[in-house]
Amino acid sequence: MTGTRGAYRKTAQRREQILDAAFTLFAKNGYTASSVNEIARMVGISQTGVLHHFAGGKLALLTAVLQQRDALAEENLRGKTGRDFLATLVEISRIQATQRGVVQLYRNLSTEAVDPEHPAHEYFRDRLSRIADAVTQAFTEVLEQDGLTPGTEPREASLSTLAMTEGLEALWLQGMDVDMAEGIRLFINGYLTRAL
Amino acid sequence: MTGTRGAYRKTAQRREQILDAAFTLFAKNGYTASSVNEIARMVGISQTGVLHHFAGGKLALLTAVLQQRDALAEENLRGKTGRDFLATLVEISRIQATQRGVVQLYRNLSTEAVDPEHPAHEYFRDRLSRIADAVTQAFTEVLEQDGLTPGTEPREASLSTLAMTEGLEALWLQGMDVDMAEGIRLFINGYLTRAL
DNA sequence: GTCTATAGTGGGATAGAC
DNA sequence: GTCTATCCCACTATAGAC
Repeated sequence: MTGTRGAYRKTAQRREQILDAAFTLFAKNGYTASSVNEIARMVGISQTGVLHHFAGGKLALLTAVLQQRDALAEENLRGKTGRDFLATLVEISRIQATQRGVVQLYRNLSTEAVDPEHPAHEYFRDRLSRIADAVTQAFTEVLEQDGLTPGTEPREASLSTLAMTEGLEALWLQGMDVDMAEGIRLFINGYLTRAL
Repeated sequence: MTGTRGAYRKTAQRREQILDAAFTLFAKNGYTASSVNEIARMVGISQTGVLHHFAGGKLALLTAVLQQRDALAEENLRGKTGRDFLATLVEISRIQATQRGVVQLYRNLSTEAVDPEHPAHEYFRDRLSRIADAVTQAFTEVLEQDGLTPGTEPREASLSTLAMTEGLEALWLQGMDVDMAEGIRLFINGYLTRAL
């Protein structure tokens, strides 16, 4: 419907432009400190022009940005199991090292969203739970193939891996000289009988 | 000078009240999203009343809060070396599990401060560098006493430990069921020939 | 589809009275 | 030491013209 022809073409383009600008700004300053006005200026239209495309106001922009980005990120993991899933985590991290904005976006927003009254609070709570469950399942699958070092408990391994991932991202964002993907790979290898 | 008697007594008390309120609010909402007005309301005075005590404006409040808190935190580590230093890291983490606000304050502010234009950008950069160096030195001291497992490199161990610390804090803040202190203790133990 | 104009709120900061 | 009054600015959102 919103294809490359007809009356909706311009709308679709504008929406994309706006989402890109919103993403950039949210990544830089977080949600609260970003203004619709500045997004509008980046796109080259007025503030009301932006709101025209996102009826729900600023909040609609936030959820649209999050949904768009998560759809991309989770796509890589769909269908993967066990070792493949874990290897993909490392791969995602390798890609993210080239996309500072994405990492910063999620750190900024997930930090704000710790506040139970933040509009994206539930979103990030659920997101983290889902990821933790998925990683736990991956470790469980490896366990069933006798691929885990003795004594490794899937849930613990999952939470530790996520902690290491978040932590390496934090250090990296703050300018420390760390290799996120390598760090995660080595950390996961500590749980595996056969290295990734 | 600003003791318990005389004309400055009230000032000293007010400054403390204001700092407490600022800490609470910064911890909850970060720096940018917090307002002097709200701090003032928490203390029970007007916005101008607050600014009277902190001539540098809102920014003076931020640096005062940070300095006050870091003085407390680094005091515990002063004089400690090697294993003692590492054990104290675990202890600090154990204490922090009872002080959600402190953890949230640093996560909120350090996240904002990733932006090079943030007033506290250099502060957090330097802080992290200092901590990383101190932990590296602690691991080096343990190494010299043959206390590290073969192949452990102090700098890598330091950065990984910090990453795990930050990561566990992040998961904990976001409501996951993790034991920060235990997690860090076990992680450090992986580097030591004799467990903490 | 985009604009101007405007309403309504809240921000930080200053001047000056008490 | 604290206040009121005030300034100027920025924000989100709506109404209505083109």
